[in-house]
Amino acid sequence: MEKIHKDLNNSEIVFEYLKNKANPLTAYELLNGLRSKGMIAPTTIYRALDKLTDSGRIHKIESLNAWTVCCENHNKKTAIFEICDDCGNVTEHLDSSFTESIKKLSKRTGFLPNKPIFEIHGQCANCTSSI
Amino acid sequence: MEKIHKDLNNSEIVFEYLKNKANPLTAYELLNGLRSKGMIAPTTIYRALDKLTDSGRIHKIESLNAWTVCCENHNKKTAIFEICDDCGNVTEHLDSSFTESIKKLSKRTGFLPNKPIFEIHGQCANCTSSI
DNA sequence: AAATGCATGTTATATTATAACATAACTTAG
DNA sequence: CTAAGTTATGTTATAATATAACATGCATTT
Repeated sequence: MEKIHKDLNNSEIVFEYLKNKANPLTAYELLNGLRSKGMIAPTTIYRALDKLTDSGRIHKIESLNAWTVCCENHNKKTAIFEICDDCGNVTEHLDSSFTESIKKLSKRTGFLPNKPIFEIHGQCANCTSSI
Repeated sequence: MEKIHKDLNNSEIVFEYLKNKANPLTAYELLNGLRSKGMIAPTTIYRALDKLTDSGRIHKIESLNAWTVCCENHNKKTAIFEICDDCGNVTEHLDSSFTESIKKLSKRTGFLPNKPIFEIHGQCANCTSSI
């Protein structure tokens, strides 16, 4: 097996690549972008994505099947994503009022929340103003 | 082409099938369950799902790639799904406090919300009590 | 050096979803 | 009624997303 010299492990390679992109990327977009770094199989990408997700450094946007770097200041707040269906822009927001809403619902239903997925599709300020 | 007699169109067939299931089903689970009704291609299922989604009669649970019937009393409230990762149970809730949170965030960011996707993974009351 | 654990490589395949084009059925204007 | 337009359906193929299964490499520790 050929050993390819790497300064970074696969997770860091994926993270760095993702960090420099404005918008979330799919696993296969990452794969295409990272072939030159020796990443040639989906498995490699998905393993890196799993680790980064587990360590809270990236998020998967479920409704896009795409990944994006986390703003990394969560401090127990819930992450909400605003996804512009016109330009593709995705922004992460931390807002404790959602956290409160989850708590209230949880109290009412007896459900123990673990991982909220909050993704709002619509139009960003840029795209609404340019109508 | 063989004409199979149907009392219902494809959308209604899918809707009825889904309605009688406790939990969301994937498109291919629907396909397997509905072969006897003459639905033999993914396309058929996906077209029915699209129509039902468009008319607001079902929801897609993005984080499960599965579909479920809508409780149908939205009245401008946001639908939130609580998804038990232990038993697979999924419940829909309408809660205006989430709607308010969306409005507040929207005012702050200038984003025009259209379709919120709120899915909370965790443990249902049944599963937490049986630890 | 053997044993362990974890990261990576490799090949294959499973799962989810759509494209593209053909035919059928329904609707309605003339 | 019937032709034209529209919507629904059928059919085949393929694209896009994700995982399984097993082999190898490499660092750590004993």
